[in-house]
Amino acid sequence: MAKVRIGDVAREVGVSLGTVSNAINHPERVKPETLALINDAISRLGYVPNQAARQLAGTESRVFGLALPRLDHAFSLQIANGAQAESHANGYDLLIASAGNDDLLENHYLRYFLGAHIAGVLVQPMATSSWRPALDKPMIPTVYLDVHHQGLANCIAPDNEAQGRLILQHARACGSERVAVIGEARFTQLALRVRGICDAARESCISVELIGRGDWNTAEDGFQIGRRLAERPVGHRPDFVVGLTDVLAAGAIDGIMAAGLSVPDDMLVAGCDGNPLAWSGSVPLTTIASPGYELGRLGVRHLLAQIGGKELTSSSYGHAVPKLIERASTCRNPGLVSHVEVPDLNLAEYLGSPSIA
Amino acid sequence: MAKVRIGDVAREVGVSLGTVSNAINHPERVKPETLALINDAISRLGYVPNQAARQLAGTESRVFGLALPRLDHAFSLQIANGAQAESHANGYDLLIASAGNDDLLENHYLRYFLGAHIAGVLVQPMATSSWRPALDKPMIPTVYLDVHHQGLANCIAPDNEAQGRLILQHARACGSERVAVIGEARFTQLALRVRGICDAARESCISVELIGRGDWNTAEDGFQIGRRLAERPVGHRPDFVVGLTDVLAAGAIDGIMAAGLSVPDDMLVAGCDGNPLAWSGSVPLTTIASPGYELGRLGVRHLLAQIGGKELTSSSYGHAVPKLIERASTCRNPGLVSHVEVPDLNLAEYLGSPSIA
DNA sequence: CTGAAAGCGCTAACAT
DNA sequence: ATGTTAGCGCTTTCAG
Repeated sequence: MAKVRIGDVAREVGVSLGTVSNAINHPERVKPETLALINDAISRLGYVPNQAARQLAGTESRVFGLALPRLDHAFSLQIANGAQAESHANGYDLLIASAGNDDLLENHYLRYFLGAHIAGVLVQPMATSSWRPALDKPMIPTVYLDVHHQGLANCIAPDNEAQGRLILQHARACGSERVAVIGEARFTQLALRVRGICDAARESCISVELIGRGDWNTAEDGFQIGRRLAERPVGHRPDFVVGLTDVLAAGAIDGIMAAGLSVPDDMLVAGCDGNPLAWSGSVPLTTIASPGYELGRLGVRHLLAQIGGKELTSSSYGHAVPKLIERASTCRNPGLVSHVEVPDLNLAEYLGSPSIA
Repeated sequence: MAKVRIGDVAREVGVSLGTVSNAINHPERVKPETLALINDAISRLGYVPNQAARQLAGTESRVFGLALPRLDHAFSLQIANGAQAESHANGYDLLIASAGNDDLLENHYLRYFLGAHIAGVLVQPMATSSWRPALDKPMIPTVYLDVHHQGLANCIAPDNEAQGRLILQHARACGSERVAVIGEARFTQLALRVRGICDAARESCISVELIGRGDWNTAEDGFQIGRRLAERPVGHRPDFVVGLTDVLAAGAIDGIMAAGLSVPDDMLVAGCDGNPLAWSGSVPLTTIASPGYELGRLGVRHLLAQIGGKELTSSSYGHAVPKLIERASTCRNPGLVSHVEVPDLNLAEYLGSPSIA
């Protein structure tokens, strides 16, 4: 079946090609009854406008691109959902590309978006120690998400230091005195969490010990560290373990249990990046939820502002702050732990409404 | 900064426009040193080919589109990751659109993909009772995911009946005798799970009771049902509750606990759609993981086959079968429950390798 | 191996 | 209100 073009529709109705184009793009310029005829023919023939052609011809597109490192972390999903919602609310579409943790691929998609006549790009870059903008001089509106960068105005990120501070304050509230922080803080995000933890620890006179292992902060790394910690003699053992990621924390719980100790009875464990996809262990994990949904929305708002020529002040992140999710891994009274709703990974809802009254 | 076009590159190097085009699309046709000059100029000028133009000019695109109902279910993420991996392995890109649970939006994206000169489309349609293909005669290769449909060859779905059977077999292995299945089985997927459960129950002489509530199978629905069940006198109470979704099951656990009973001591509870994003409750949930990652890969293989003119036999889904994930909500000996890895939401890895040796 | 020229399907001027 | 036409930037013949 040959593709139906705008000319076919025109011929079918008996009007000219330009009129059909108008019917599609400026319906008010076309006499209602002609319009009806045209719309009828369009659906009868199954005509679908060729996007490439209409873009080439000059229509500015109403599509944003979002490049994500990978679809296996709730934070990225929150970003995607938030960006989708805000885009849609402003009449834009959102196309998402997942780089499958491959930085070459990330670059590939970025270039694709660039060439695809897209209205703007959101990027959550791969976590690396030395991140730089892909394009020194972006040719289209671009916003980098989850990137901490002093100079650049188009980088927005959640408050990782606050995440660290919160988790340590929780440790203190639990009566802990010796905290072990596990994971390699190779990336800025993690280093900031460590800083937040250390700052808060200093204020509370809690001792902090940093333990890294491996290059990738896997559950296996967490497991090994957890086991080693659990095998220490009682006096030398931390009473609270913070995983720099939930994956590490989940691994640590297993390691501790493999060594014969119990969580939370012998040691408390918490993560700090609010990733339900890592909550597959046998003990529900306490963690800090970061406001990814709001970050995605904000990113789109930045894009919109750049398009409109305005420069959004970075401060408009508003009240979207990380929040503690207290669960059994740091709670010796499980009855108190209530269910956490994750309806659409919108942090506001998922922590705001217990939904179970 | 004006956009750099292919002509600018040509002028810079001192060759003709066509040569630059060849350098990009058929490098072997261009003298190596000219090629080097051209590539140099391209990066110096920051030239990015205009995708719309190249598509218009006839290059068939190497991009697949994936339309997902929403990014809040692990199944959809698995599909996306699998589809991305398989696409990339075959030299294709994958663009993902999330419909935000809005069927108008789903249609909108589908039409966009159709017009975007895309090589093929994967769709996981919104769950509805009466689903029909969006296009009676798809104009581009199209595969529907998670759709059970007799006639259509381009619909592939996981074995929902098997999921039901597996969970009931597990109930039996736990020594349960009275099973309550909770949730409204409005959609084919859920109805098939119910059928699998009932079939298996008949064989094992286990009694099954179906309890629906509400339109959306929310955690709140699960909660209310769970509480009512827990409030029944002991003899009339089921000993095993199956949520048709993990969300329902998680809600049910809270409801049961709100009524003062314990999971798993007083009642066992399981979900059956393997959704880590619903595992936010206070008791780790037993469930059935469906092979979404493999489904995504298979979908892309179908697309590839349609493009190549072959018709893939529907049977090639192979060994990708649902698997039981046994966790604390059906296990009275929590020490035995081992950690479940979800490295990249690839079911094969995530259930195959305990990773924690 | 390189250059010139004809569209791809559509939109937006402009003309009627 | 509707018809006509000139490109949008690129790829691909087809000549040199």
